[in-house]
Amino acid sequence: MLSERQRLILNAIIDNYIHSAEPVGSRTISKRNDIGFSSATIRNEMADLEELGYLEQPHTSAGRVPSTKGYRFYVDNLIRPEHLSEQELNNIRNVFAERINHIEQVIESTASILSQVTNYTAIVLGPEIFEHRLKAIQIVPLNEQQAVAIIVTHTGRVENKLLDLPKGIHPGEIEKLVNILNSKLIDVPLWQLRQRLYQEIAGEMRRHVEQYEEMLHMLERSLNPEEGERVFLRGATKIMNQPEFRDVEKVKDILELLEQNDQLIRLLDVPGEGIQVRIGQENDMDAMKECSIVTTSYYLGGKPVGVVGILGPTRMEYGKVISVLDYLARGLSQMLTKQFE
Amino acid sequence: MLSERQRLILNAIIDNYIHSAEPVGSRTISKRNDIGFSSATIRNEMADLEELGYLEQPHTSAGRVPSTKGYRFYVDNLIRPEHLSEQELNNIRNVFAERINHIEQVIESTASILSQVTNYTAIVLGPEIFEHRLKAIQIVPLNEQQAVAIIVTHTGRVENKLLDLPKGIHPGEIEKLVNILNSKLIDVPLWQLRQRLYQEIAGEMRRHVEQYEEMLHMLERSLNPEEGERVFLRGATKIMNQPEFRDVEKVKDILELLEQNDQLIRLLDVPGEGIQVRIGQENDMDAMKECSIVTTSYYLGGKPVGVVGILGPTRMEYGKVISVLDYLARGLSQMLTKQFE
DNA sequence: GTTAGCACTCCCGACAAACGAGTGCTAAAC
DNA sequence: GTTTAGCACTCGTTTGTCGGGAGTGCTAAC
Repeated sequence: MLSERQRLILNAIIDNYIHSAEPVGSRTISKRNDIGFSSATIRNEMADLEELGYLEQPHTSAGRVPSTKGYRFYVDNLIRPEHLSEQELNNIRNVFAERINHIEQVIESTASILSQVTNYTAIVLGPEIFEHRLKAIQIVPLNEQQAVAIIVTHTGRVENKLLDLPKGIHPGEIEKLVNILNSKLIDVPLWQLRQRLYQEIAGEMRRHVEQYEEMLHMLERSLNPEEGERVFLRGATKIMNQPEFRDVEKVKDILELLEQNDQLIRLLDVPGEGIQVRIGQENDMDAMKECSIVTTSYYLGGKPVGVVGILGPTRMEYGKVISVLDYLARGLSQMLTKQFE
Repeated sequence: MLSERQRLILNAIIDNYIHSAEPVGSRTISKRNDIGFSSATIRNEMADLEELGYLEQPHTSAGRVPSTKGYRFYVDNLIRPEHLSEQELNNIRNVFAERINHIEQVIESTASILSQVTNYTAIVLGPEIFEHRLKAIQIVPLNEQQAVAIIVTHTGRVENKLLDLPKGIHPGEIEKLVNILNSKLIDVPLWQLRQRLYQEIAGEMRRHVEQYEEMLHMLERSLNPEEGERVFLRGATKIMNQPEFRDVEKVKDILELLEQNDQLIRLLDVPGEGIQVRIGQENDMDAMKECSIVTTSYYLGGKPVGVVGILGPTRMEYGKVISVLDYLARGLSQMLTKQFE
């Protein structure tokens, strides 16, 4: 257990390091006006904190740098959320006030504003649609062989897929099929669609639709749970502003990872409620060993539907990031829920 | 006008520099077995070529490096297209052989394969849709205030937009409207839609639809020419493999530019038919002064609908890139045309 | 016209010295 | 017992010097 003074000093060191990016020496700390001890005292405490694993020394005659354990303690026990400037609050609120044509636009703006306000990289996982309910389904033939299947959800999201039509199918048959689907499947959550297809639609189809086997098969393909969630990445290059990433090799590893959608999704796939912080080596990806990731979920009608996250160096302004993320996720949840519930 | 020998030497120097990334000395050239002159002779020719502006010298006792003018001459007069390996041809062909659900998927794969085969950054401007013809239009009400308008083109592309419904509109009215639209606008190219709306639809609507003014206004908004073309970027980080971009500052400028869609579009906005090459300082953007961009258009039924491009260092393997790009753009055009004409 | 030879330029890496930020320890002060 | 002043020591960084080497331009001979 750390003494009050140790906490104070640890806090001072990390604060300092976060803003300077340089190892912090005892003198620097003793000169701070919230600290009333000489550098020698600080030195002793620092040696203790190092022994306990909260600090590290790059080399003998250098100052101290927080370890992962040190940051962890800082995040869990020392920081208090920073309050945002009126300017920043306004910028964020504006995102939700804008007129929207697509949900995606809001999510995209969210990512942009996050990156802009924090000066770190923002990653947003677009709203999960499994829970969305079917509002309408349409099949539009393009020619003899192909058609587009279109699904509209109650949130106004539109998914579409190209289909191969069974040979020699009559347009009237497609119309019949669409009618059956619309009468049976409205308000069904997307994840149930395939199941319902067999339970309820198959029988109906056999009775009324020609070539029902081929049509069924075609439908099955098109109702696949939507592959690939949408991921929005903004400000990926912000990491290069950080002095510890002046090295192309390091930056390359990170940016290469950010280029891959599946890796981004993995990055945001964090269990737990509320704000989650993963610091440095707590990440299992090698490229992320010197980065921290702060995430939280956003909700639609009480259910988590997506994740917003900030990626930055371990030496991140945690207080600020947590405040921004929290405020924004709440706003987003509220907006979505108001709009679509 | 360059002598035959000067061309030979210039070609040798650029070839060498492209592969070594180091200033090329006279000895290196004289040792090549397609060159039968001593290093002293080469030195004389090099001095001449420098005076003519085709070469540059980083400092007195260094070898020579091609200037923008040098590369330009090389691209225009010296290279012959490189033929691709069977492996590479196969990789490219596979993209077009895959089953497709959306055009976008093909475009995306195109970008991926381009970047993969060339080891440079690939940028693809997704197919322009103004020329696409309307296949169907739908309006799906979500609740009392909102609806989604959906437009399907003859190429199977689906666009959608959220609409605010006029207050107290009756669902039947919307249906009437959709019927009018579908009967009048099928097979009209997208860019004509707004114009037709006023010429033909407005009158019809006034006769049959209540609250026609509000509805007209709403429609007008939704038929806006689709803002924001789709841009696909792949392998942006490849630039960091180049020895001349070991410097974070340089890379940052480039990657920041690549993060902005409008800049990407500007980058590919090159007049002219066939393969176009812009070398180093020929680019008007500062961040691109040390890069080259090779572009070409792809076609649907004889009309250019999009652009594919490769971005790399000025020291780029032009021969190879041009071959790949040409082969791929032809394949893409052929595939699109076969599929949708 | 071509080439061997040579003096010259300039970058680069190695090595040494000076510097300074910061430490750990000791002993005195509180 | 805790705090602090003082001091020797460590080690990375900066600066300067020096030799080696790659490459050039020029001259004179072939």
